[in-house]
Amino acid sequence: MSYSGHKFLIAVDCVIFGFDGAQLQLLLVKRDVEPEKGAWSLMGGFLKEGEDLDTAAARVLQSSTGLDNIYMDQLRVYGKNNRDSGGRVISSTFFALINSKKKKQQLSDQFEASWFAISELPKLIFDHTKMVSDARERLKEQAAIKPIGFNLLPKKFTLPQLQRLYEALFNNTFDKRNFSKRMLATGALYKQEEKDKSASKKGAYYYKFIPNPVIGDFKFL
Amino acid sequence: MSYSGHKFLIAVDCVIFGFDGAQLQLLLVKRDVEPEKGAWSLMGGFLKEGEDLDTAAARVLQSSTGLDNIYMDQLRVYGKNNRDSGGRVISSTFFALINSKKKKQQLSDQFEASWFAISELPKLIFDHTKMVSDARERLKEQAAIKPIGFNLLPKKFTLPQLQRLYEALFNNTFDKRNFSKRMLATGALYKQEEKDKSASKKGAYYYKFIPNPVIGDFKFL
DNA sequence: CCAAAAGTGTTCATGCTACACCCATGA
DNA sequence: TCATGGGTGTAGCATGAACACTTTTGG
Repeated sequence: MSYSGHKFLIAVDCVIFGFDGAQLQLLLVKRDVEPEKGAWSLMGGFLKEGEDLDTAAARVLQSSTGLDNIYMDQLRVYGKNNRDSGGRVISSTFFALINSKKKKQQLSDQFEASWFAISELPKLIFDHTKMVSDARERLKEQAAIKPIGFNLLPKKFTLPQLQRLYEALFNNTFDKRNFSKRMLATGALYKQEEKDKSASKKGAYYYKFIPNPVIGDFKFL
Repeated sequence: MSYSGHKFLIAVDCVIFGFDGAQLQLLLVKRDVEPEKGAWSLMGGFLKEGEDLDTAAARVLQSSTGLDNIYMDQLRVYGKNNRDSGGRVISSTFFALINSKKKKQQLSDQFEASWFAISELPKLIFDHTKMVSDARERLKEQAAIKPIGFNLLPKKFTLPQLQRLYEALFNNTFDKRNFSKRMLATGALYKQEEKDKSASKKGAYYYKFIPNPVIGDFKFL
């Protein structure tokens, strides 16, 4: 090591949004260390020697939830000197949106993690509430540009499902004709032959995301 | 301190874009430590004990350029294990866009910092080239939403100046009638009585940014 | 008086919003 | 057969793009 300087603990905190087909949710864990032991918090852990940041995020998520292979985006760093009352910690945050229905039992049983409706969050430790609202803003921004959901719905999903997700996210309702036009216009979805008959008699067509859609580059004027 | 874990050096690197009225530029410094001593790099420094991250960014900028009171946005964290060949360093990056004309002499003399045209950057150390291109993307995104330039042009500026900035940023040319309509439609500018006659006989009206404009919230459908 | 930059309006095309009816099926 | 959710088209409106001439004034 050729540098010198003060060194810091680096936390990796994950803001995991979930969607169960109806409601937008957030995954929280009961904190098991002092200070604030027993309070609700985002799942987090410390970066280890020799570990990449994004690897650490994946590890934290995996160890609290059993979830694997979830792509997380970086949110931002929270670096105020006094943000953690237990000592100086720089927190690097990541976020993702996943399907909260699939693994429900697994979570509650194996780990002390639970889903909360986004509108009824408990008090969180430190600046975690701010992290959540920042993450939610980012999610909305992303959703407005391209269809989100690569990790959040089953591999295949129906337009009504996708619409419910958007409505939960934006806390709003949309006209289904316009919604469908807009989603299909992105060119990022393709229709399957198969239908999902679990929610209606008629059945709704499944769609899949096109792996790497060419989204029209945003431009100015 | 109630936590235990491995600790890391945290670098704060600043991506400073400049605009001189014609060209988009980037501020670089000659690195004065090994490894890669003498190579061009973003200006950076290490986070100090007890220092806020954004305070550190401001300090780094101030000490390399004499520039003070520049608002910088956070870009992202670069945390790959092997990103810095001198040892494990997590880099937290910030970016800003400033007026590069005003302080030209000051820079080159007092500090080993110089402006480079964005299209003719030298090879940079480590992952700094990636940082620059990420920052440029973010700047474009921001510029597409609201008029940028709070720190980059003089407090007052003319529409033609603002347009040259956008043209440099997007590497494109725009119709001045549409440009002016669009900028004024944001409601973030207000016109001064005074004109700038330095660039033409007729003179162009000065504008100022409205401190905290209410930008229409983006919405989906 | 003329060169050089600044300012300004209209038309057209495109995309977004609002809105209502028929379809398919399991119970 | 009917209740439930799924699917589809159009007309009006707003926003963005293209485009050219007049104004001002220092030299």
